[in-house]
Amino acid sequence: MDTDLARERILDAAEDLFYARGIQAVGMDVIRDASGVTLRRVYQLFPSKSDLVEAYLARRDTRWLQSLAAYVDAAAGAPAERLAAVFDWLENWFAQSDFHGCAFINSFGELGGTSPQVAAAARRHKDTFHAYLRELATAAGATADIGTQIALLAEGAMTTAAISGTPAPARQARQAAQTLLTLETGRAKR
Amino acid sequence: MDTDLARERILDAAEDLFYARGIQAVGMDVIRDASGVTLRRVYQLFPSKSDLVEAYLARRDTRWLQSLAAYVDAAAGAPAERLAAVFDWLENWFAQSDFHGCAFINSFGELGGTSPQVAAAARRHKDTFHAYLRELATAAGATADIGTQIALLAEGAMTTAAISGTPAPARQARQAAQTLLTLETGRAKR
DNA sequence: TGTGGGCGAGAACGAGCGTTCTCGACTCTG
DNA sequence: CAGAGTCGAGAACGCTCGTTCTCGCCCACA
Repeated sequence: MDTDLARERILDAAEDLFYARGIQAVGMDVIRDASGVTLRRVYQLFPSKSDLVEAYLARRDTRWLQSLAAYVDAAAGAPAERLAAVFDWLENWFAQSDFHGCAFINSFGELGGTSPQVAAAARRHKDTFHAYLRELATAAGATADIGTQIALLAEGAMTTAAISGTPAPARQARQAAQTLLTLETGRAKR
Repeated sequence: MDTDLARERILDAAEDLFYARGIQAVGMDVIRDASGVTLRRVYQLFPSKSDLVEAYLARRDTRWLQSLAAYVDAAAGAPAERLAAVFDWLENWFAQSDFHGCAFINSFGELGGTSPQVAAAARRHKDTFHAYLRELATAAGATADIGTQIALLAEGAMTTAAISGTPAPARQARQAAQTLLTLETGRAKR
């Protein structure tokens, strides 16, 4: 098997398992079984489990943000609608059967207290996400602070959807975000 | 040593340690050392670690909500100010040196995928908290939906404060909550 | 004073898991 | 064909940790 393919299969298995069960609950042997890659090669590609965890988080970070941005770019053009599209994307995500909350919030909750690398990965991911929302907000004519407030709504929707098990928080957050944005940009209330 | 005192010392140690480092990262021997209670008595009072985890979450649930309610009750009377006081309380919490996010969000992220008891405890806690915010919102003349939206802001502030390490999200969330509430109750924008 | 039961301190046990090693088979090269 | 390197499969190692056991001590009670 190709090295790149092995690497991909390991990361695929790691992502599925770490995300579904938590990082500490998944042993390297389970990743071997799920990926079909021998333990020896796993350790050649990722010298330790924490390297694998870092790679898992790094790949998920870029893919998650890219998927979101692609969805937003595909949404019809008005800046306010682009912001609303963020919450539509979140709702789709929340409704997926394997949705289990934000991988970074989960990882931070699990290992943030003991692993500086995991804590830093979560911080970077959230920084990027919040900066993206601030961009969308300012493009829609609002202040960056409104973007920050909308980011809080998005974060709250993620944790609430995860814990409650329903995608409804996405709609609530979307509506609140629209209210904040509409008010700020001075348009009439619906 | 008194049984009740031993129980309290164990729970005190468990809360400090589980909250700071995560549940799986803290062994029973560490709880023995921190509490000064012998392993034998720990297991007499809590037959397994998961029993201790459940007791930890249960006690933290009631204490957290009681502390919040007491602060809100002490705040000056107008209903809208009571809601704002929630975010003042959050800001105080976030600024504490041992703040490490919401224990229930953290526990859910760590064990929600493998422990139905932990997942249920998180769900109950968040249900209660959100119901409380809906009460405060309706008492302030807004709809229950506004209360739900404000709950999302509070949740988002908790995770963002934890990951970013600053208490600033409390103020942002407070301002957004005020905006939502003010708009809804028809008062003039500041 | 003898005795039995409970307690503290710490060892011990057994399972899980991260990581490495062994062994046999296959491949590539001279 | 010979030999050396590489790889897959799985065992093995060492550590951690949840849980239980042992042993010596103390105290209540006859």
